[in-house]
Parts: sequence; C-alpha cells; structure tokens
Amino acid sequence: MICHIDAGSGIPIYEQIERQVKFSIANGTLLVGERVPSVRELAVQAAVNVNTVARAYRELQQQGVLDSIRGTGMSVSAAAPEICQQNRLRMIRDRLRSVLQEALQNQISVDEVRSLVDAEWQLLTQQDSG
Amino acid sequence: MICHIDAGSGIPIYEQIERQVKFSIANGTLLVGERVPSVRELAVQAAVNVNTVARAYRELQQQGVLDSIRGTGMSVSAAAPEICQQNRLRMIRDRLRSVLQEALQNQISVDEVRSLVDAEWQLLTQQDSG
DNA sequence: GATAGTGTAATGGTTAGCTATTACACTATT
DNA sequence: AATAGTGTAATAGCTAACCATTACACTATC
Repeated sequence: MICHIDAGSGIPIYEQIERQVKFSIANGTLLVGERVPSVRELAVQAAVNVNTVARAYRELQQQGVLDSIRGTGMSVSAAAPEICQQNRLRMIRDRLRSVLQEALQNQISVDEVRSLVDAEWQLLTQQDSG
Repeated sequence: MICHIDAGSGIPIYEQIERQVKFSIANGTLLVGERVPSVRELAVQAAVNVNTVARAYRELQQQGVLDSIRGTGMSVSAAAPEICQQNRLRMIRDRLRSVLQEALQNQISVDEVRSLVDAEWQLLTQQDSG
C-alpha cells in the first residue's frame, strides 16, 4: 500500500492516512486479514512522524477497520470492507459539497462547475500526476 | 456585504473572508471605491474576532485589492476588479482539483464524480442551505 | 535468551489559527 | 474640544497538528 501525502492540502496528515487506508480496503488493495504497513514503515514511506501514523491507525482501530495485535502488527478487520465501501463516496462527497457551496454562494453556474470538473479531470488523467 | 463563515471547513477563517471579499468584488457586489465593512462590524456579523478580520483585510491590502485610509476605513482599489475576476475561477478550481485528485487516486470514475456534482448541486440549490 | 520487529505511550518543543483584551493614532461629526 | 468610529498593534492564552526522541511491553525468529 502506497500513501500519497499532501502536506499543503489543509487536511491533517493523520486524516489523509485514514482516508487512504479506507480507500485501499474499499477497492480491494487491502484484503481482510492482511497486515497493514507498520507504523514505522509507513512513517518512512510517507516522510511523516511515527506518532502521526500511529494516530491514524488508532482511529481506524476505534472505527473497527483495523485489528491490533500487540507485538505483531495491525490487520484489516472482517467488518472493514463493508464499513469502507459505505464511506467510499461519502468521503469524496463531503469535500465536494464544501467546494460546491462556495461556488454556489458566489454565483458560479453549474455549467462552469461542470467545465472545471471535466477540464481538471482531463489534466489529472493526462499527466497522471498526483 | 454578507460573509458566510464555516468554522468546520478546514479553511482558515481569515482566508474565507479574503475569498468572499474577492468574490464580492468579482461579481460586482462591491464596487471600486466602495467602503468595505469595518473590521469590528464584520467581526460581529461573522461572529469572529476582530484580529481575524484585520488579518484578512491586511492581506487583501497587500495584494492590492483594498486601500487603507487610517481613521476612515478600507475601500476597494481600482485594480481590484481585474485581480479578483482573474482569480475567480482559480479559487474554485484549486479546491476542486484537490478533491478530484483524491477521487482519481482511489479509482472513482468521472461518471461517479459527475453524478456527485449534479446530485449535490441539486441539493444545495433546492434547500438553499449554506 | 538475544535480537529485531511490532504497537503504544509519554515528554517536550514548534507552528498556525483563533480568541480576548487593551491600547494607540487617526478621522469625521457634533 | 469631545465623541464615536476608523485601522493598527501588542499581549496573553488556548487548541490542534506535527515533529523528535525515548521508553516500554509484547511477539516472532534465530
């Protein structure tokens, strides 16, 4: 599992990690019972502090997504796929709604928004930059 | 000029104020030379501290959007409309891009995104909740 | 049993954002 | 001149997020 962290996105790092773990479970990259990267391993890979990863994992555990076995590691719980799939679109939708609210409040039309979406999507898929 | 502040959006309040002043200038709600609400007045209206408004205004002044006359107030600069109109879509686009990046990284299709946009837009325009 | 790898926890420090409060210099109005 | 309204500034306190470091309890492996 590879974690993309955008430090300047305004979203807390631990939350970004949470999201990406959930997404990986939702789309089958992480399977039930599979071990998730260790906190230290992921901290190095994402160039982030161990505590930050630990916090993300702790919250995922509290949400029932991860099982923790002391001394061994953390693994994807049996209930995880259902939880994560249910939240899959919701996580995107919540962020999207916030942007749309701003657009709406400032007299930007649906058509303009649609154009932006299509244009930006094309840029992202072209360059495959992320 | 009315300011809508969403404390839980993750975007700093002073930045939200900046954005909304710019939007108001871009769409003609605030005209060149017109006085902007005083820091104290806007602070009360938005239920926010004076310093926070002052910071937003200070940055807008540094960007050439507002002129400051000590003892009198702040007014929309002559250069403001051009600056704000140029940034109008860019402000939305930047936030949109961030959301789309996450969607793309997690195998969400364009169609799903488009559906979300349309559905959310309809909800927002129906309820007129902001 | 020693070692290396797990999660967990505590401490201390930094930065950003926000609040509350007070104060000052200035301008416009009365 | 007095008053009320401007922007501006400084101080102090708070919280969230993050980092660096150290330490501990546990497990698997050699």
